[in-house]
Amino acid sequence: MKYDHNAIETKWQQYWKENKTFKAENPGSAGVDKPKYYVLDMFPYPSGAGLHVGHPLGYIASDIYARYKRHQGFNVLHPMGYDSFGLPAEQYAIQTGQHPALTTETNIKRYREQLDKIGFSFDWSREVRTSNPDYYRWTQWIFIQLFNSWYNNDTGKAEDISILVQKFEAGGNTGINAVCDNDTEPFTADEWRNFSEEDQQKILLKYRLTYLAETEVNWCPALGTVLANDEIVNGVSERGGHPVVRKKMTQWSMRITAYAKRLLEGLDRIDWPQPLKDAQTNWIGRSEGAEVKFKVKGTAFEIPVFTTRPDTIFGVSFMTLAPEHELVREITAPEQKEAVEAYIEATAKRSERDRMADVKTISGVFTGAYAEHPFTKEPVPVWIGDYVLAGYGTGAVMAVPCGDQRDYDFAKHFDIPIPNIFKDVDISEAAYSEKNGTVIANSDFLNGLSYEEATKKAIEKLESINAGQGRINYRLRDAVFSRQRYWGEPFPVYYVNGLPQMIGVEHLPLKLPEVEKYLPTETGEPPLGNARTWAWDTEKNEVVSNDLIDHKTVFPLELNTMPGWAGSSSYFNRYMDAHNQDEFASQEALNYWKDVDLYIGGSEHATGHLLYARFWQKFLFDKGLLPVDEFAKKLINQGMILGTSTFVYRIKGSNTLISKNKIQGRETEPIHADVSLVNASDELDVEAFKEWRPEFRDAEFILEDGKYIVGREVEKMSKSKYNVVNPDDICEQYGADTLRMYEMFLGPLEQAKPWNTAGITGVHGFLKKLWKLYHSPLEGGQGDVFHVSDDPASKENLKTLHKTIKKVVEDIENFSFNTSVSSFMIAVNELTAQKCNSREVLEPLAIIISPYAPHIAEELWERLGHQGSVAFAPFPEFEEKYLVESSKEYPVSFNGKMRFKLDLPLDMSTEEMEKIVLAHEKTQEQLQGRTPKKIIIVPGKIINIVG
RNA sequence: GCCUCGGUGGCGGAAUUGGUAGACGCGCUGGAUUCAAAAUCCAGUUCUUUCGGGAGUGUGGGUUCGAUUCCCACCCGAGGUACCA
Repeated sequence: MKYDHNAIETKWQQYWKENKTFKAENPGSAGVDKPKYYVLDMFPYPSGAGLHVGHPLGYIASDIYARYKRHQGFNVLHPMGYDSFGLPAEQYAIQTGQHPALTTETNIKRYREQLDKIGFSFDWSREVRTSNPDYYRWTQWIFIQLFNSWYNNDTGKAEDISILVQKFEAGGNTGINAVCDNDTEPFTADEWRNFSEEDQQKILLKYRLTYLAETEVNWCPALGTVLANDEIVNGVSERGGHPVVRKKMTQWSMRITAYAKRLLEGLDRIDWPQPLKDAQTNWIGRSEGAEVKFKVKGTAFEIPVFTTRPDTIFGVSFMTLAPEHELVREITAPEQKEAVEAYIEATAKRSERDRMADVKTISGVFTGAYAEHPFTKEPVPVWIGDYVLAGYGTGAVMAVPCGDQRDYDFAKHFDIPIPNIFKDVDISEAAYSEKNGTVIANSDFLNGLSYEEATKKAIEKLESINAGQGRINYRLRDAVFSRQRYWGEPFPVYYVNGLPQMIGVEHLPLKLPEVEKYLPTETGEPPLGNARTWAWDTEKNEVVSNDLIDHKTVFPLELNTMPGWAGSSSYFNRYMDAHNQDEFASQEALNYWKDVDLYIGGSEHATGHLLYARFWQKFLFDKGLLPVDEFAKKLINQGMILGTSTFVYRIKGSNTLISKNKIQGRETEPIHADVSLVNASDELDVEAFKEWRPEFRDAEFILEDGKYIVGREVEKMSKSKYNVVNPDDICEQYGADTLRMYEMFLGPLEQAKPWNTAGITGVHGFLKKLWKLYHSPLEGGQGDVFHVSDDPASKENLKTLHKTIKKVVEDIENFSFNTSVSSFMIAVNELTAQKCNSREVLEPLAIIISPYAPHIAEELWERLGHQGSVAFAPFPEFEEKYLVESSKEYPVSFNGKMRFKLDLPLDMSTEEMEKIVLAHEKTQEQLQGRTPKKIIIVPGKIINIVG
């Protein structure tokens, strides 16, 4: 038979399913004596639009790697699941009333069908769905673990909250080096014991790793929800364009800041892309410097500031506070009160948009108050200005105009003196912020010192007079963990007197309640406020009707749900033991699989999922629940596949469409045309186009050479641009093996590259040629018959095979899949030319190609007479001996330019080579009588003649 | 502005530690087969040329016998981030 991709692919997909070929075994089962290898993809959100050809790119790459590792004898864990909580399903529910669970179920089904057609070697028996109660039970469980933990800076890890209570009982909180809220007051052991239960709980909340706090959030009244910064574009909501205001709300937060240092330090131990590590490093934003306390003259107040340049402390000529700073109202002089209040009000009114657009305007107001310089005791005027952010550092800066451009601009604008404390530096035009080579001057005890020396000495002095200390500051903020949404994990939390209580872990999962409306309630409560059965009975330990709430044994449940990243922060661990009903995962399974060896996914998750997941991993590691504190050893970001959009051009003000090369200066409007209406030579199928866009049925077409030529542009693949290509169609027409190889063939995995269906015929043709290597044509020309000989392979055959093995192994290990597809093509071209049909070559060839094109490889493997799947056949070993050559065709260069080639034995001496080369007629021709100055001969590489 | 990645034919892209630039594929041109088409096969395809050759990897310098590769300066594109003290 001819290469019938549809029949072959259906057959083997069915075979893999029935035989559970890719089921990974856990410890205790047969086959677990093999070394483990864990290959993971970032699991998808199942959107209603289904997959386009860009989505599976990373999955194909990881699948090739997973299959390769199986051939190498590893027990490979390669699971897949769905990040199935999320906004689109909820949005759809609001519009249609359809329960998000139903929409999600439908979408997942569609995803699964599409994924199955591509022939992935996923172990579907371990599938997880974040919206499934069996799964989110463990998300809730981790939340409870966080609630019951605090971070001990002395031991450098999270510990159980009961240890903290013991410490409070023994000696209050003053001797404890814990990560806690900034406003935590000191207390003694006696005081602790005398606090009411309620007060004790309030204090503990200041230490717990997940805690309730008043947070300033981006509140969107129209959507009834809080938005993340990236959901706001130009000051309005990305979706719908509704106004957004700053609002204080009580929200759950995650104390990720406790892990700032370790999240930074851990980056050195993992093989992740540098840009991704840089993004996390910047996000965490560590700065080293000092906290300096400035006394406010005539008051008892102190203003702490954070500075990275304590060496420039003698250059301070004013201070600036954020307008929102809590001391502003306290210290403002009566005569400045009006101006200050007006400024605060103006700042609060200014939208983020204004502030972003208007970075050049310098504004601020003098408070009338003076602080005291810690060393000189000179008065330092205190200003407020909106270039200082309340949320960073202490919300106040010591302004050193000679060393910081913003301070400089501010000082110039308001005529504040700019003392120069740098030796031999001109600051008449701009501030001087260079650290290297700087010598401090006009600075008392710091005179003559370098940046490093002065910084060290300034901190020492500040500490000695109790006016400050060295400090490390992070930009990273604690993560808000509450969302005013329906389609997310419910918090396992109920409230007694307004204080949160955890539901016992044995009663999990706390299932999402049914609601009639998915919108916020009329009183502005989150959607769960619509649920009528959403109260916790502490005696029956179950969810009961709200009517039964008596605040004695039945209490209201939390109305917020968890954010999108909750379910994805530890899913990779759950895969290790996905159906465990008693534990998150057994210690045995966790110790066997340990961590992800290869993780493939998009770079857009750099500071979201990938940072939070590392945080949870470290936390669970601290608690002794996981064996390693970094979950993924190696990570690769696959590049986006872009769409190639096609355009037709309408002459302005007419209904005439003009072919691209006839435009010539005419004013036209480009209109997107569907990519499927255009062939590989950019010719439009005019009739099909008219059919597709009836408004152009009567349009006139100006053709060139009888054809309409479209314009092309590379854009993101999207429905609205009519450039979406569906993998199902490709699988139907060319087959999954062709799709897999073509996606890899497009270019390097990490790079963005445009999709162009036209090019796929090359890869499809290659698979047909591969098939023909194993078959002979039938007499009469119809079809072909399997034909492989047992004759020994020729030297040439073996050379082709082994050079291909060598290249493909190198390529897979370097994740350079595009170049191995080329190597396969070269191999098949060569073997075809050699008329090779020897089993000795064709059998190993089927194995090395099987990670890329598994269906055809299985079929050929079976035809070669094997029982069972090719998936576990040992990968052929490369043998150097087949590649040894006795001569080399040397390129002969003149001054570095290759002019001709010369075949010489590899064992020839350089002297002899030189003689032959110089005697060569072409050499004489090139030299034209000149005498060469120098002859460079690199044996086995090149000959270069200089002169 | 800062950080990161990239710039090679008409197109996607190859090129070990510096050593034959343009592999492989698409497209294009010509040919074979065919009544014709599809499919398949063969040859050619960086530019330029007086057909000897000459030029050529974003631009300009540098190191080197030799640079797509290393160094310096700059230009352009993509992504991230931003009054961060």
